[in-house]
Amino acid sequence: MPKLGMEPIRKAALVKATIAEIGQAGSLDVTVRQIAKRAGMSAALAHHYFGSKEEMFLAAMRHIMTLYGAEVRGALALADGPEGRVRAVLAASFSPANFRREAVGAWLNFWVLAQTVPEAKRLLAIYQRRLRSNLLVGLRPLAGARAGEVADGLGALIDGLYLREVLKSGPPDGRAAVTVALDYLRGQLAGQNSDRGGV
Amino acid sequence: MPKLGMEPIRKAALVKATIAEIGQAGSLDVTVRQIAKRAGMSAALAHHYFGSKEEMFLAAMRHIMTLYGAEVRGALALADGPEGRVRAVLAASFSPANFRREAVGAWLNFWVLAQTVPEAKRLLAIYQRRLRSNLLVGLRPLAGARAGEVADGLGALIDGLYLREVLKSGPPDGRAAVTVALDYLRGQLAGQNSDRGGV
DNA sequence: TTTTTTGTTGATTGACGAGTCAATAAACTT
DNA sequence: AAGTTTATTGACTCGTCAATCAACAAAAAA
Repeated sequence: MPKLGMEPIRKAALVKATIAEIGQAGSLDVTVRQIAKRAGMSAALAHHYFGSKEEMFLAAMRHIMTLYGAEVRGALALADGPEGRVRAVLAASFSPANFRREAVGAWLNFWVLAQTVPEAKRLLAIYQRRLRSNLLVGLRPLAGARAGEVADGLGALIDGLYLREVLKSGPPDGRAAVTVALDYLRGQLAGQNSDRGGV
Repeated sequence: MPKLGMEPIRKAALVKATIAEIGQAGSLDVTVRQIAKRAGMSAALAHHYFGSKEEMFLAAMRHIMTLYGAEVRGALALADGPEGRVRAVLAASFSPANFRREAVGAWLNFWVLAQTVPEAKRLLAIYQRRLRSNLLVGLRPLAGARAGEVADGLGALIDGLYLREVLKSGPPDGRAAVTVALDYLRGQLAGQNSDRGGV
């Protein structure tokens, strides 16, 4: 009963299943069988479309980054002023869509993957660069010469908050994470310029 | 040529080899064979002493945490005043002994392990609690009621800086990491009390 | 000196996984 | 209608790995 044009559908299903499976297992030790089963097909078909498990992982990684990137861009488009831009990036980073157990677990494992697979490392580096530059747009008017350092610190803090989410129990609390990040920001801006207000 | 009293020696060698192997491989996908070989013995002997691979991993985790804990205590003993205590914790966290590729890689993978193995999760939770309480001792006189929040933020930042080290190339720069953390601290303390000086 | 305990390993077991292949079938092309 | 491309899977290959076992050796205890 081969309907044509299955490729994109199956690939999308596999990518989604890969993320879910990694997130649930909490490790990269998931079999192609498991992934394929969750996506409703045979392991052979998964290999047919992706060629290898590694390709599946990389596709999943690209997908998760694409989602994140889209959310950031969306939030950024609506943002008002420098402070609003920084807030937008934070809001997107800790939005329910991205800051959920499954996705966070997947991120952590992609970090591990990056240690071994150059392409994974490349993708993660892209994410870091993008995050940095997105932050910088808002930060430069606020922090001037120190914008770079603040962006680096904020980036590390965001990653750290993700990391810690992994160990927590109970539902993720993006609100709290944003608060911590904003506190950092407020602190970094205090005494820099005449700004004493909200950030 | 069985010399007696081999057990502690072999166990120590295995623990060290486990950390090195995980750090080098950048993942938990290391075989007992590899570990045993690096420790200079057969895989069968490794099983004889540890019973299972998982036990080896856990022992390695305990070891790395013990080393870190010892370094923190040592630095804390010499520390002067609240600010000195916080600095001591940071100095230990990013000391060359702990903040090196191999150890950082191992940490990251233990985080992954914690997603699956309850005992690993327990150990990591202990680390977090200890870090928090060590920070709090110094922080309370400095930040008062906000000490808890600052400790949490600083803890996340430290973890984040570790995480980012994983992706960097070139030798680790503990000095830079400490600077970022101290910047955070300075920011959090500014405007809190009349302190305008060094921290 | 027999027995027991400790150290040590090569060989084996049992299981599982990634990736390939051959075969089947439905669509689309010519 | 014949040929080609796409979809799909069960069975198979080939490899690996954790864990166990049987056996040997040497020290300590009896």
